[in-house]
Amino acid sequence: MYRWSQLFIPTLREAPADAEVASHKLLVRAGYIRQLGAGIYSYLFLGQRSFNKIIAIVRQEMDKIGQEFLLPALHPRELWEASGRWSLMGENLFRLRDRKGADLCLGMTEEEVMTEIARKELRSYKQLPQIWYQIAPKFRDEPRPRSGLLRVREFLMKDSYSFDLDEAGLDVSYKKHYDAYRRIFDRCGLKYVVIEAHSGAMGGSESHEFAVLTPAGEDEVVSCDNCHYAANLEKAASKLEPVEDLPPQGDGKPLSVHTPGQKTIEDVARYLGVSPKNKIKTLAYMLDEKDAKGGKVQSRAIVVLLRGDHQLNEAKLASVLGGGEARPMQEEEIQQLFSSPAGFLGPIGVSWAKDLPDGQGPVLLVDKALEGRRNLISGANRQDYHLKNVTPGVDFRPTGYVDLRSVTAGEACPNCGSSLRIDRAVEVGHIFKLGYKYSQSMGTRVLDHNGREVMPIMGCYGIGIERILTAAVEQSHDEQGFWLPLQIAPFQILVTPTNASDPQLLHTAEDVARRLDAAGFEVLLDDRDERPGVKFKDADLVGVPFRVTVGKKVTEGMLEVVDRSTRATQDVTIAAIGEYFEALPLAH
RNA sequence: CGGGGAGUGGCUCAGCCUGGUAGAGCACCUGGUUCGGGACCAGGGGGUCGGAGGUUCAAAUCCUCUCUCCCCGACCA
Repeated sequence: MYRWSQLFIPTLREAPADAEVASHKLLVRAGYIRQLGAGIYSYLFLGQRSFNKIIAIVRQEMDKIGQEFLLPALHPRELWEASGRWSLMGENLFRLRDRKGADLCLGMTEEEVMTEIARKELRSYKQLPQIWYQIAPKFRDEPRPRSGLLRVREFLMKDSYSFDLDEAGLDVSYKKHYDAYRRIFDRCGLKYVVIEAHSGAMGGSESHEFAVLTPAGEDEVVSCDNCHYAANLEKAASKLEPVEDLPPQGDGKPLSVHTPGQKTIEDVARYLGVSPKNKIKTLAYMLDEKDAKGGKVQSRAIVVLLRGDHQLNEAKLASVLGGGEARPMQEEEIQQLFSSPAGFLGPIGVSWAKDLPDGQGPVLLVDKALEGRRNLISGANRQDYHLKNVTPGVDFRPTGYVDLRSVTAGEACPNCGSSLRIDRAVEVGHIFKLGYKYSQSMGTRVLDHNGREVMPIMGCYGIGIERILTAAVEQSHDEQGFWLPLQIAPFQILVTPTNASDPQLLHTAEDVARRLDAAGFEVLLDDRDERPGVKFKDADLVGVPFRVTVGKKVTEGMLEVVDRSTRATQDVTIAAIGEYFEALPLAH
């Protein structure tokens, strides 16, 4: 049992001026956290208690499938050079130098360190599979930390790594994590969805994200109410309504038309009296390839064709390009490739990679929505002109047809055809099948049954500890405060004598708190000599799911139990208070 | 990195345009009254006005530079 009067719980009547999202305002007001700098937070008593609850759940479930390590946050440069991420991670990686002039970085994830251990220590298939995990700080120099604890520069992550002999083994490790994650988020009382995800810079094949739907989130989740389809917007697909192609004009060969002053897709479509769906949108990007030191080696032109009314999803593009970062072309680069002003670009009259002997020319990626379409209208690479009768595969040869467009709300579900919805969400966990990326780059090998050297196949898996708390606050708050699920609340029951200077009330409250404590509940006794209004306001604020009010009704032998989530109040006799809480289902 | 906003007791903010002895509410300390939804009375403590430089008899206020924080975007497991 803890006595509030002896604790440091600095609640605030007003939210700090620079807080924007609810969880940020409320966690500061409730005395859980304080900000030290942009994306850097201190966790005070209540915050740390809640984190400890979350960590205990994560640890319990992870211990069922893996082994806990604790790895350093400070990593030598050489390790990251070996994996190639010293340059790949760019400015997001915190770098520092020691007194001898050696370069170090602060770990943003720990593939390198884990793989280094595996490389040095694993020798035989008999040692596989392994699942190693840790719960430790991670550092990322985010371009823009924001939204309180949602995007920060130092945070706690449960990260784990699996090493298996083959893909079937990886499937098992992956499934173990999938199931453990479900248990963890269930036990944390989160309402979440599991979605198909884009594997991003981690590379690899399969990936799932665990996301809590809330407007405060930064991810966009596409889901179907009818079936179970759910995917990150960066990955999501949809079924498109068939589009009627235009009839060929003249001899059916590409035909130049004058379109003076018509620059946007909509303008041209209106001017020619067609739908934007019959137009080709041409986007030009540059992929800068870098050497190990991060220096630019060469630039590769990437041209993307989309249906006129579609939007490019840059994450999908990055995925197709193997994690490379493509940037929009500059005016001079466009001139060089197309000999045309931007706004009239098109695929015809440019030499594409397939046409070149060395294959090193510009790459032409065509969205799948254009596959099989005929007689489209594209830019003519000439000021104020467009081309009619443009048919992909006939009039130009794409490097490849790939999925590059963003799904929009209302499009048809790829599984069942129902209307898709898009919601914002916070990513609380993510699991990846990594494949051989690190085993390969860092040279991890074991001997298989036949005595042959093979690379172990890896998976990596992360949970953001802060995000669990933040998401829990986002999903359960009002203007007055928030209420956490019992399992992750810093205290489960707050006992509030309305007047601590009334000896009878205080003694009754102490007795009640002691008995609840003895019954195994975590109890906070608000023994402060404050007016009842102050205590009630604080009680509503600090995230404790239940309050027991010890007040006037004590003379009748009664207490009041308030459920913070519903504000429902129930009178319970002093004698029966222990049984009352014991009868409550723990999963709240 | 581009655009916008803000830095004044612990918190929220006024004062700045038009230079002239730093303010309010809350919080804090002492005493008293009060006690079921952020009480009241009386007394009190606490601020180099983010920092540096400049203009001026005089700068929170005007000028220059700079740092920090927030928001939108770019970016980003």
